[in-house]
Amino acid sequence: MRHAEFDRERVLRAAMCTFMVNGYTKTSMQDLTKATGLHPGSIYCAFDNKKGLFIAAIEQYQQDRTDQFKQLFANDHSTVDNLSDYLAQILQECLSGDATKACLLTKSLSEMGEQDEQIKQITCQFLQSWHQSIAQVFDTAKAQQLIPQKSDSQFLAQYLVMGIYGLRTVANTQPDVEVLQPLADKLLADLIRQ
Amino acid sequence: MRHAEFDRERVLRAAMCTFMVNGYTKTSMQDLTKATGLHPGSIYCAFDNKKGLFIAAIEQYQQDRTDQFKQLFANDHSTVDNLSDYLAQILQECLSGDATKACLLTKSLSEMGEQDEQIKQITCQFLQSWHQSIAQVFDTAKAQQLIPQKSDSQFLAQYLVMGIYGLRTVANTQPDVEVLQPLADKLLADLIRQ
DNA sequence: TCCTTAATTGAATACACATTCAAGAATAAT
DNA sequence: ATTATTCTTGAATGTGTATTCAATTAAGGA
Repeated sequence: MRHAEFDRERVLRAAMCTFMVNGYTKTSMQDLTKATGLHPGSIYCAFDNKKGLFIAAIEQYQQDRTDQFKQLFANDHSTVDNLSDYLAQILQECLSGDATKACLLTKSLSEMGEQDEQIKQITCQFLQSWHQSIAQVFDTAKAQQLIPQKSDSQFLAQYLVMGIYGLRTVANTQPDVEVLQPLADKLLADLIRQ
Repeated sequence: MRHAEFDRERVLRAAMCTFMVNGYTKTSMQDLTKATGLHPGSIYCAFDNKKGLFIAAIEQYQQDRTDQFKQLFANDHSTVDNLSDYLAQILQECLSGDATKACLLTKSLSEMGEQDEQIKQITCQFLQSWHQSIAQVFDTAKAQQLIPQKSDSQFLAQYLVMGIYGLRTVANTQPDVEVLQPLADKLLADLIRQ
């Protein structure tokens, strides 16, 4: 017996970044061997093929984002403050200039959703689960009486998701905090308004 | 002398649709010859290369959208009603299932903005000009006293643009009028609120 | 220590792709 | 009709691609 020599998470994060910057189609196996340090054969041995590595990278991305999200809301602050911090963090990503400024899930869905049913299902499922996590946050806000009891958490979560998608897209053309911050502020205000 | 035999607009719209469905990278010259009915040599004669055809298609897209926009607002209805109709039209596109459900500009910017400076500039410029057209609509709404005089048209336009980006992205995962209509309604309500 | 099993290596393979080009066809001016 | 000009045709070209595979290397059990 012999174990794999590489660190799976490190390899997946390297692949993840490459896919986020170039997109799936424009990322060549050569790009991936350079980014991961693995030889073609090793990639095919561990992940079957380019698409297998892509899916594994997407799953790692989802895992990382879920952990990050949970950590941000794992405190006893006001839920509204946490939401504000969450938006601030997203804005920072949009403005950072590095790979995280794009969301791998929406980018992949936009690129491949039309042609690849499997990618479409995986990304949609992960985006739905993100939506549900946000809905839970609004449920908490209701329990804290920060928003009206008659509020529809599912709807508010959907609206926030829409706003975040929009913010990220605006950031593509206007990566400017002076533009994005007021948008984020109004978005949050419109969400918690009576 | 001899004139080109093909109808330029028809060719550009065919190419446009192909690019919208597949994206630039995944559209092969073979796809384009099939969609346009032109042979490779004719395409290279008329548009230099694949990217030249792509840029021409983007320009045609922008022209078509601008015409459509102007037509929708060229009446003496309440500006708010026109905005409502505009959002309804966008929703219809999102739900139509055909190529128009994606915006060629944002899709291209997301796919190629990172690698191709020229595409980035063209798409950004066209998206900015769209933003300005919407800002003019809010100026009209101010003149009609439908929104407060102190409103910032630029900001409201940016917020609507953000919302439309978001709506289109939500439609990728939830192409459902029951989901999208309430989002569009709240978006409009939040825009014209005192 | 030897042997089985599995991972690693990187050159070789087969294929798809954008692009070219020389020959042919159509047009308009002379 | 002739000629010059330009467009059209589609097979050929060369490059970049994902993938394979036989040889090699390492690890753990007997």
